[in-house]
Amino acid sequence: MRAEGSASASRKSRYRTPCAACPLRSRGMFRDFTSEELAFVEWFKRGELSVEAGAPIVQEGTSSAHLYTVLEGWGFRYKTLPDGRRQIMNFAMPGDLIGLQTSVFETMDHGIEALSQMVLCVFPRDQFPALYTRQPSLAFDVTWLSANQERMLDAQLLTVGRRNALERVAYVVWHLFHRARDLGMMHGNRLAFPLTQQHLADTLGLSLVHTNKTIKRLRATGCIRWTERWLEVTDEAHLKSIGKVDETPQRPRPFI
Amino acid sequence: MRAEGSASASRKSRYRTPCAACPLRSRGMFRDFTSEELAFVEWFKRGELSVEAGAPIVQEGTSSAHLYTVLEGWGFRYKTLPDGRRQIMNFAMPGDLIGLQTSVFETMDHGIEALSQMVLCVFPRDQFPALYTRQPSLAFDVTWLSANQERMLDAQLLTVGRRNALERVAYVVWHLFHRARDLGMMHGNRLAFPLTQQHLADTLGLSLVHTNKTIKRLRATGCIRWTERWLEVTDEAHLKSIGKVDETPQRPRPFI
DNA sequence: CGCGATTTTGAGAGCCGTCAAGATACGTGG
DNA sequence: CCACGTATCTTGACGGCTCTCAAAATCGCG
Repeated sequence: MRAEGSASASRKSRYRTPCAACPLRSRGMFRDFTSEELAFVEWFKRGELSVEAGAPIVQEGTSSAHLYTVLEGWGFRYKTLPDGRRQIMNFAMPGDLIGLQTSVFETMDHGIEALSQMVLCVFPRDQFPALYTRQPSLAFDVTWLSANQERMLDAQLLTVGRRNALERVAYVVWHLFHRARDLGMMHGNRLAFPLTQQHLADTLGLSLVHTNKTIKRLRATGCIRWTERWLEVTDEAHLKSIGKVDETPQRPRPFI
Repeated sequence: MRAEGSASASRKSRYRTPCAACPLRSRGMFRDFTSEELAFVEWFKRGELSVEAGAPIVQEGTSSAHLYTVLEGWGFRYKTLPDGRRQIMNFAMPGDLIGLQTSVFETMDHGIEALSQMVLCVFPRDQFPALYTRQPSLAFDVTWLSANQERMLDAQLLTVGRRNALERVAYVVWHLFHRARDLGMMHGNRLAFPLTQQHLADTLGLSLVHTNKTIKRLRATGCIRWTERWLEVTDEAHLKSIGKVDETPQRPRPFI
């Protein structure tokens, strides 16, 4: 167990957005707050943090005094084996909670790193229990988010455990595309896509080389275009069928 | 989406244990309740359910009117691909919550099946929100349990994504042994172990045949004995080193 | 323009999957 | 108590998916 995992050179605080004007709220897929909830979150929020791409947000085995909500950008959650093998569990995107583990247990057993430049809302971990005593509806939202994480992890585990390489790539590309689109992150038909092939390989439980060759195969089917950090899905139905995607309907999600 | 997934022939209700005398409470690893918490849980609990080995508890894509806590026995949580490939996500053991997803979303996207005979405490899903408004400390416990699930899923994903066959078998055997021992389920040095090799294969993302051959290799190292549904770990340190186990310290856990 | 990060390609090895069949254990009915 | 069917476990052979090693091409950046 290492000590506190915060304070990295690449972090700066910045102008603080009032929660009432939270940019996430305009995105349609998030639920509305009552004024009481809004006031609580405003009180709970300690500021904002801007993190550079590649910077660690929390490190494996450490604890953090803070809990975050992603306002902008992409991050990823991962674990490593002693010899360096890395597995990426999931990606953190706008609206996602970061650091729940540290609010519930002592330490985080996974690391989180910024994949692109990110902006985070900062909440103090030691006030987290107040959320349960003072705003039950928000506490329920935390459970919602947590159960949603579990759902994504289940899907990811099925992917890594039972899909072959081509299915895995197709599934994860679709998954990320789908989440990003729902969050309104598209630029026309294209998506700014910050993953390298190494990230994808570590997500899929494949080697870098085989991932590269499999992407080539997927490109050859003509259902995606992915060049220079931009992703375009040109045949979504085909992509879904290759990835054996089983879509469950979504409802408006909460966030804090 | 199929309809309600309850009511199987193999279920019977039975004598109802008062929560104050809950057998889990004596097991040391669970936290104590205040009398208020106890009274709430007593009110929340609708009865008990006994389920035969092999019986489905909830099915993929259905919703359930109930939420359960495992009192006795083993179950497993799984997902399947359209062509029948199955991935087991995790095992449900005493103290674990079953069906949280259905209390938060509409449907469960995974199935749960009894691995041995099980006894479950039954709670009504529609009263679940009351837990948040009336007993914040129990709501926090739900978050604890949920975050704990996520922690186990992370570990499982690392296993399936980045460990080789021998490491996978060693890891999962240790994981289950460890949980069972903490729950006081040992009979001397031996553990009643209800998994078949097919279950293990579906947990590890391996084929049945290769799982069998890998178990043989693990047995040859002399650190486990596993015959006729009984498991014995004869060299735990060795098992952990083979499985590259990274143990995180545990604290008293909550349950409902 | 030069260097590091990333992507791409080829070759060969090996881990793991599939197919097939036999052995063992277990429950059921005669 | 024995016969028999089913579930589970075991073993062998073979193919292929994926890994490792190696090196070249391309991109991004100072």
